[in-house]
Amino acid sequence: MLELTILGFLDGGPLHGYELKERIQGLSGHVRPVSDGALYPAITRLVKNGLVDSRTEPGAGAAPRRVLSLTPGGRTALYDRLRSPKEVEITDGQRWFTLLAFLGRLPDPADQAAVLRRRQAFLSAPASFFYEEGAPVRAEREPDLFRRGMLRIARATGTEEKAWLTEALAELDAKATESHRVQ
Amino acid sequence: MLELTILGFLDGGPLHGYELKERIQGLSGHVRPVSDGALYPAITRLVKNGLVDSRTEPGAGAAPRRVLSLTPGGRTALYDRLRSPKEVEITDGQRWFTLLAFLGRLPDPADQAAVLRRRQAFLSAPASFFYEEGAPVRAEREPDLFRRGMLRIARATGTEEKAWLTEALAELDAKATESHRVQ
DNA sequence: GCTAGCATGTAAACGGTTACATGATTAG
DNA sequence: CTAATCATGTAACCGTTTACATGCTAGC
Repeated sequence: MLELTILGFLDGGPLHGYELKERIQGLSGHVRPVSDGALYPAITRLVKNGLVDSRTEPGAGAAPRRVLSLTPGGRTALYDRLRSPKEVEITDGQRWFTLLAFLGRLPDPADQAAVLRRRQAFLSAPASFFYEEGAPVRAEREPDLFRRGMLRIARATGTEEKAWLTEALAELDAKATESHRVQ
Repeated sequence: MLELTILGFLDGGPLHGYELKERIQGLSGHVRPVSDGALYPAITRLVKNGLVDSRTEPGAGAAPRRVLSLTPGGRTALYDRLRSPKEVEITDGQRWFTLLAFLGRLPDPADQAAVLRRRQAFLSAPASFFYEEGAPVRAEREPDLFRRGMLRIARATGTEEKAWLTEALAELDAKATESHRVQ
């Protein structure tokens, strides 16, 4: 996921490591802090695999910077990952949001819509925390105050996301139809 | 977090590994699957550290079971972890929900309320994904369809959770006052 | 003189994923 | 006979966290 985040931000233009760190912190730092010990090795990996290009430039009143940019291969890898997320990237809230943050980079609205539909399918399946005899526990029947809270919050989130997905898909389908007409 | 989950479920009574796996799957398996390669080593660690007791019993038409139960030290460790969560367990949605699922095990409502208040403080700080010039980006100003969705969903979740926290804290405070009066 | 911000990295330890491995019972 | 369910484990690999390490500039 960190690698996807790096590729996603670099698709917007070259950045050096420190800038990247600030962007990532802006995206998810208040929830889960970014550590240098994860970021710099991830960058090194991407450079080694040819997905990212690194040039050294004098730093702005500090150590020299590594200016990073996406290679063509890096862009392909980013788009491939966005088009074909693993199942856990659809279901896990944290990873799904990472995907969502960069889904706008995909050039084809039909690809974007396909990913949203996978999420929609996941959300429409009746799921919950806590099962009794195979069926999801209803919030009203849950005796524990805190678990009742979990169910209530999850329900509100699910409702809002489903509503948004419907609207977003309508928008994307209109866009896809339009570009199809032009061709 | 897996270890907390194990301790939390075992506080409800003895279970064997396979039962534990089903419980954990019920709690979060639809979002993030549980793997044997994580579960069994975690159990072994807890047994080795004296937090969990293990007895072998003949299996129900299968391999022999390891029936697991909390030791007094395990119960103390569970309560300590629930009373004093790390900051990331307050801020990270996934970990926070794990905490919330077992917060009801704490005997003292005042302790429970203190944890909820930490979450409340975190949620009341103005936070968002995407910052521009240090300030959170408003959903209306975000040009990206998908990021607008993220902001919208996050806002709905935050609103619901804040409302629930207020109600839950009122309930807990009433309970705490009551028990104080009895003494 | 000190702190904050800029800028990058390494190394050990930890925990999780994935794959492999085994083997019994029960229902179709 | 075959698949599903019950039941437990190991080993290689991978990425993250945490801690350590360095060094410059600007502002108080």
